[in-house]
Amino acid sequence: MIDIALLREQPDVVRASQQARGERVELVDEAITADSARRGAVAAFDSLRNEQKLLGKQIGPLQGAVKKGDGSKQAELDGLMTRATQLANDVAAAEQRMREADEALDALLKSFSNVIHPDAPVGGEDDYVVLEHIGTPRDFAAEGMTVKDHLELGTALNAIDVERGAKVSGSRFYYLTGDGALLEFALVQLAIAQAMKNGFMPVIPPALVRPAAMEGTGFLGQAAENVYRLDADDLYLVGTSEVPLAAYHMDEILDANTLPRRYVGYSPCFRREAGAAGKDTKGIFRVHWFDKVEMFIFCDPSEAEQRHLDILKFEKEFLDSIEVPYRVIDVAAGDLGSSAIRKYDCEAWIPSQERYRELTSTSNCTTFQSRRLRVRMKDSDGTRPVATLNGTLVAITRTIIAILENHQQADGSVRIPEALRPYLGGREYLRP
RNA sequence: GGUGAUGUGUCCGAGUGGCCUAAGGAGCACGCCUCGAAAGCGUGUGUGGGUGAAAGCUCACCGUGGGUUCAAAUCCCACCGUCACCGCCA
Repeated sequence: MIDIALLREQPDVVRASQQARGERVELVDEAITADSARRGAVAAFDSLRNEQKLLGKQIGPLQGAVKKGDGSKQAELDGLMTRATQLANDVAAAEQRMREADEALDALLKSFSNVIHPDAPVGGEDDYVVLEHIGTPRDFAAEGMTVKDHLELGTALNAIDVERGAKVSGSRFYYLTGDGALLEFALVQLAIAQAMKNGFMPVIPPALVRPAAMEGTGFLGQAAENVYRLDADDLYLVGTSEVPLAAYHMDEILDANTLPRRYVGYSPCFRREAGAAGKDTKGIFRVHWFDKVEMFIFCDPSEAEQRHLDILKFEKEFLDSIEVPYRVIDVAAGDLGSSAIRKYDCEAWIPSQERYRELTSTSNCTTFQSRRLRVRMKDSDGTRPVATLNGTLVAITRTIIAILENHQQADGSVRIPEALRPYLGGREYLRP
């Protein structure tokens, strides 16, 4: 949810943001009109309600006097009661109008995406800016090798089984077996160890959440079609642990001295992948379920940009430690999620596809989520919403793809990056 | 799944129709006292909204949502959460 004060005071900033995202600019004026209508309705209700309360205070004692047998007050009481009955109707009507105005404004405010960062690249999905390249893709031809894709490698290693995944659960499901399963444990342990070193508290959050948590994080808007919902229980399967981590402090007021709060969550992620039919159908690149280690920070809004860069740094450190070539991109305004004002993706080189693909993503959501979830901070200046930031540390399936493909050897084995070896019994290679 | 209890402010806790503008206590902050501290005394201490230059005035909020009433923390209904016991169970 955006800040109503920004809308009143700097509507042009919001208009520009809507424009950059390719969303409706007229929404700004509609919201300003609704805001003004709401304020009028509130003032009308307040004044009537005040009158009603004052009248009620006269009726009490008067009725007491009449009950004790003072008949002389009866006429006065009847007069007040007549007025009170009329007033009760007026109050109810005014309250109804106030509620409608409130809901109208709320619906408008919730339809705004966050106001983009002025430095975010303009344009759509293809208009990202490449910030840097790290590492160099291997020249397999020069090594005299034919590149195998992750599915071929993983199947040969008995690490990935998509056939049985499809048999048991359908398309876009898989089993990780043997070294594949061990690889997940190794990646998670490495990720958690690095995160703890960087001040994050490990959290294993619930992967099923109530509507308030899903809505509060902004996933029931443009991303709603990708969310699994359990109708019988009115619960949602989370698409990322960002959801339960953000909602962890829902309806709380945090002491400013305890900020920033850094959490690193490990949870399954469920995605319907609606609208992705036919895309990335091979292997485990795009699946309905995978596990992920996610960083999440609550902080003072004034330092959100710095914390965002911190998260990007931690993501790069992890990618460095698994020794795959990657690039960092600054995602364009039109391709940002509704909660984010700016987003950086780290994309690893995937040899079988001969291109860079997203492995991690970090977003600065400023106060957008915290307004909806009512997560606030308190210091000597008062109480106000905190900023929230999130970023992937390791999305298991895509990371396994990057490792298998980039570290494959001519004999079908896969070299294990040094940082992972302590978690894989000290081995240097995964062998068929 | 069954039965029962319970939900009030930062916390404990009183309140079963009208000065509730939520008692009392604890905690916290500030002040007095003190060489300093403790004790004691005094003052203050929630969230959100409207209005206002400000001081202030005002509305809402007692788990959530409805209802009854001139008037609801209080009465009625539904739902949610928590706790206990029983049953089942990884």
